[in-house]
Amino acid sequence: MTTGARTVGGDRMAAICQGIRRAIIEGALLPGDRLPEDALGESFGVSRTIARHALGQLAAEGLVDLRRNRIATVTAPTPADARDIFDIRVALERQVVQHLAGHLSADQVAVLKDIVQQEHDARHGPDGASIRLATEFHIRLAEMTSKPILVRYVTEICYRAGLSLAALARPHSSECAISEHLALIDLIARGPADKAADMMAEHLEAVATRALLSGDRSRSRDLVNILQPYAKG
Amino acid sequence: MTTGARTVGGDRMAAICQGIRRAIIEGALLPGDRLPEDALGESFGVSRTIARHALGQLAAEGLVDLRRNRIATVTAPTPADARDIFDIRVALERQVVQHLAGHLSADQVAVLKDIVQQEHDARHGPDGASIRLATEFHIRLAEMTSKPILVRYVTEICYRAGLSLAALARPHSSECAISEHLALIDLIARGPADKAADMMAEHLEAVATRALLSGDRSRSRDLVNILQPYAKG
DNA sequence: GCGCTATAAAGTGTATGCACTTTTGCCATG
DNA sequence: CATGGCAAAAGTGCATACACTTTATAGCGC
Repeated sequence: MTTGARTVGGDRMAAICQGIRRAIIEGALLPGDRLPEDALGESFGVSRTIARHALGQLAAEGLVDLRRNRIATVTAPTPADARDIFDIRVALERQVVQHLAGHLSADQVAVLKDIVQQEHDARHGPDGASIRLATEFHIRLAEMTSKPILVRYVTEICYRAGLSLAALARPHSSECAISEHLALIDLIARGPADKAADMMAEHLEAVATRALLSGDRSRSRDLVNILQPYAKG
Repeated sequence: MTTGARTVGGDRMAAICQGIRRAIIEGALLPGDRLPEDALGESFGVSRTIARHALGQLAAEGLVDLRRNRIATVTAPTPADARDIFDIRVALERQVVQHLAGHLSADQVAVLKDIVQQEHDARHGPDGASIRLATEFHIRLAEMTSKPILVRYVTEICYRAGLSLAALARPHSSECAISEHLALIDLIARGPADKAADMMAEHLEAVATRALLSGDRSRSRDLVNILQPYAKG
């Protein structure tokens, strides 16, 4: 009983997973950060057994790196990984939009617009909140298909994309996403399915490009490149 | 040291997962079959801890159903699940083909043709072997992209598709797949990427349709229907 | 003979303990 | 002062133990 994360009746392991997932996409946990089982268990008020199991799940989702006899770490996606993740994400979210186009209820539109409103309110706040809300927008959209398997894959790939952004993107790159989300809602609600799917693809490409194109913070991990300018003297 | 599954240096948990995955796509394990932790651990020569962890992984992959305080069971996909799984599979394997078209080496073509040859040899053997080999064909193809994240998702969705087939398909529905695989190799090696991707989509659609359209073995779990012919006397 | 309940058996949820591995930090040595 | 190696500390890998939950069984009343 160290922290307030007591979800007593519920599943403690799921709580750990969700906590870490959230910390990751908000950028509170960065690639390479260590996740020792003891520390994890202690901060969530459970034994190492549960923490270990949770790490296994997160590793299966690609958010955590697990190597034998080594401390678990937050996965460090390469730019190539990020590219592949966004390609897959485009393919999956095209399907979401295809299934949804023309079938959004007024309630659903309201739910989506509410999230965008939150994004708007948070646009000058901490960087992590923006990424989290943008992610939530896409996940809620997927949930509206009522296709649990599709939801599962979209959710997973969204978290991986969020990690890639937190890891590789330059800060404040998510500004225009808000208006794009609004336009998406409109086109999904009214427009033809193919047009809407195309717009989703363009939106995701734009996010990936804005964030990953030139910012490329990953070089800062590469000692050779970092020190190259200094090696001449 | 009860069985021969000793993979000593390696990861015992991965061995359990792989064993169960294979048993599932070969149809040795059917949807609803129970997987108690003790029995599992005993048959693989490990403690319940490891077996439990393995079940967690398989649940994350959607092959196993895990409910609190209940014995784990092999997932029973509904026809709707199967439909969604194949939709996702089409989207992912299109990407595989897109990336691969025109870039297959002679060695890679040989590897693929060898698998098809094995499929040919096994076409009158046990039903499970055919599904396993067909699955292997698609997974190897994905591996040739050298995109680990794409490989991971394709592999997972292929296993889920295999489970759906074993669960829902009528027997001996995989005959034509062999010639289609050969044609696929050819078109991926030489043809334009879009054409090849379309062919992959058609191939997968055909597999799904042949297997799932009318066979619908799920009714056979329905006692009323099973016993109807016998209820008249 | 049939259904209901009490009780035992089987199974899961979780913590803890111990062996083994990796990491860390310190000290001796060149 | 830098460097190599060794010992303690930290951490993982795994099995076992025990409490609690579900499921199966057998006995009892009707």
